[in-house]
Amino acid sequence: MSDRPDLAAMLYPLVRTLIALELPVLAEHEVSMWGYSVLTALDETPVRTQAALAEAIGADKSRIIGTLDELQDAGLIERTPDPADRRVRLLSITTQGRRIRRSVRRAIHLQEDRLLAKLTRIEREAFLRALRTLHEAR
Amino acid sequence: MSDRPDLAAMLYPLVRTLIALELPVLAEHEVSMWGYSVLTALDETPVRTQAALAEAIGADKSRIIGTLDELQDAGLIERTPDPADRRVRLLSITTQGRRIRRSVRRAIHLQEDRLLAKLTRIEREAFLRALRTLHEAR
DNA sequence: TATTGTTATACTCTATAACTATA
DNA sequence: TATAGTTATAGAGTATAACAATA
Repeated sequence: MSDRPDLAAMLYPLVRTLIALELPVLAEHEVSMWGYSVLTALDETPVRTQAALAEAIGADKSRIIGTLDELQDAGLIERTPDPADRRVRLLSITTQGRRIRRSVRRAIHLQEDRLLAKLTRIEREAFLRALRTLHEAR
Repeated sequence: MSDRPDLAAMLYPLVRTLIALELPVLAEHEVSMWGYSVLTALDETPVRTQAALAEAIGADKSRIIGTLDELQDAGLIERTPDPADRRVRLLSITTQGRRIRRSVRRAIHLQEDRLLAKLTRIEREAFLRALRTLHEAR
């Protein structure tokens, strides 16, 4: 693994660029970054406690409460007490939540594709494959 | 560019993992993240005003002042008024600063290599090449 | 007593705007 | 007046701990 710049030194600015591209998209849809993260997690695996959800998206359980309030007020998720254990709130994404999530996703991918266009098709596929491997291996 | 997870959703946790790996290394060498960033920038292109340096590492000029104070106190950089324009501070890395920077760099690369080991040699080279392209294209 | 969700508090980062010293 | 560096202030984001309801 010959001489190379630090990984983080290349990745960090890249992430900042991506976030800068995505914030306007999120603002248009009136969803926060954490809100989008929650919608994505719920769309992929529906029922969960809030603590498990927080864990899944790398946040503290206390940190996502405001986000959940907003999403619920906007009708994008449902949060109902579990009859079996009334301490627990069962979480699920609504039809509209799913619609919003997919719309944001499409728009974000369009932005990302502008960046990925710097690579050839072959390079791009190799990059994304490696990235997935690293992401899943964590 | 077929169906795939969001780029940021994969990159962001990866960066967090990297930072978590690197913080102990930095702490051992008694250098902050910004401090290391400054040393790296100065080691690669020596003379600069503080504002230009801040710009180069993606920080605000007011934000790096504490960092520069620390580095100077530790003897890792020099900060001397420019005789030609006494508003300006000429910045340079010291021999010891260069030594520390390289030592940190080696240790960080060792940590990073543990992550990159999840990839085959071919994948790793393709990944790093693509990453460089994206980093430089920004 | 332990756990889920919630609220409150303190702490760190960051951005902005004043301030000084030079030009 | 404008610029380089500095300091001060306020705001956002985050982590931690305390709290109420339920088990």
